[in-house]
Amino acid sequence: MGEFAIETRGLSGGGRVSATKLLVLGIVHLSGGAHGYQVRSELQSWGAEIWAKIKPGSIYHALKKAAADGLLTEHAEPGNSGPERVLYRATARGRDEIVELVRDGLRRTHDPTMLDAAIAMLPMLTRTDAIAQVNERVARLEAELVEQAKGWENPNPDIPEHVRDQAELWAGHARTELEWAKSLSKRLSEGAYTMADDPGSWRTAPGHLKMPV
Amino acid sequence: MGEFAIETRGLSGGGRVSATKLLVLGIVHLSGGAHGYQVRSELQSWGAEIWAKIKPGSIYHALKKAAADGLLTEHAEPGNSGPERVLYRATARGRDEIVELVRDGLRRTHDPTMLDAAIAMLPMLTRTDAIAQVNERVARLEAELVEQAKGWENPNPDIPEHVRDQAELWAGHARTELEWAKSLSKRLSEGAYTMADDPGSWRTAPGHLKMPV
DNA sequence: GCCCGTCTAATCAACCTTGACTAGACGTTT
DNA sequence: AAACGTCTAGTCAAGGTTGATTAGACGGGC
Repeated sequence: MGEFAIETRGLSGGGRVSATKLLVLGIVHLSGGAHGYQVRSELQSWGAEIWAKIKPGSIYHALKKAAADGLLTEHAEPGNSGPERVLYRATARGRDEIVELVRDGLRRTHDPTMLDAAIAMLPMLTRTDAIAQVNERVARLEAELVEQAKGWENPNPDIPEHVRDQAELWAGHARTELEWAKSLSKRLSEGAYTMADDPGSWRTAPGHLKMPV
Repeated sequence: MGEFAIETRGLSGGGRVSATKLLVLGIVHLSGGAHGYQVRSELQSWGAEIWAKIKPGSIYHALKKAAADGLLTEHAEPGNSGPERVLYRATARGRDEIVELVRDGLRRTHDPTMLDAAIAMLPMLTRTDAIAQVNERVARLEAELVEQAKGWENPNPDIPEHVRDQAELWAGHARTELEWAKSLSKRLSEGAYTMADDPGSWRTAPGHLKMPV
């Protein structure tokens, strides 16, 4: 009998997507290995503590969890100068996981934090893959706008008037995102950014972000 | 070498704001007393489980927490037909808390879920108060757009190109929200919705949403 | 030399969220 | 009449998030 009868979902680690996880894994990988404080500093310099609302405690937790899940390895370092610290490095499974998380974040609507995180890690994907995921997002947004317009015709009378009016705001956000996603797709097609399959990417030059230790 | 200096900033305000708390308190109050399943059903009919991503477990937790904090009272009811249930009723402090949460949610930017929840509970405020809060939001959004435009002139070179491009998306969202907030302010000024100081509001006719028990 | 603030680095308990599970009542299909 | 699904109503343990706190090193003023 198969001991693991339960079907594992697309993303390992139980399934629940998390922008924290993606950003932390991504920074560790792009830095070619990092300890907690380094991840924290880098995220802050990107402004991620503002737009992704990540707090230091969550970063350390995410690192430990990812290490327990086999996505990172832990290397304890004695504190020659300053406190002790732990160096984390991405495993092969960890790199695969990042790619899956970015693909998911680009497609998934109604999750702005995850989208922001995915954009931050965009160069983890090949150019054609990134374009495909962004186009999928465009398609989903268009479908949702059509759906929402249909609901506008015969509204649910159980919902109070002011709650129904929220729909206007959501539709506005969806249209904004739609245009932005289209322009991102176009920029990618025109060769913007250094993607995973371009010369000078993390694949050919890992550790290009490596920070002073 | 303060190259990666981190500012530890303590956000003012005692308890962390929560859309769940606002919606649960609000539904209990508007229903003139309700048990958990009733709150859950009402939120679902408003589509709140989709746009606020609230799950049943969180509702029961929020009810218990609010009762422990003195914002709701608990009345155990024997299960004459069906399982036992607990009836919750808003206290005076609970009502004050809802009003404060709505005011906060209307002003606070960068928290779409809280805004949605605040809009759902908009009639808890008086008309002039609601207009003031929405106008404050307009002012904040305008200030943030100016700030963001300034940052666009001389960008931080530490941030990768694609991360800087996120700013375009967030600016788009801010402009969408700005126009929407202005139109909401205008609608309120023109007398739309039944607000707390209007005849027929929860103040003069509590329990107008009361559901069959 | 000593004190003070800041930087580096991380831990911890309290709190919130969530998927999974329990259990009775009621209708209806076999 | 037994089996089955569904609705009502809620509990619980596992896991993620956060503010508070700890602790050594380092530079600058007194």
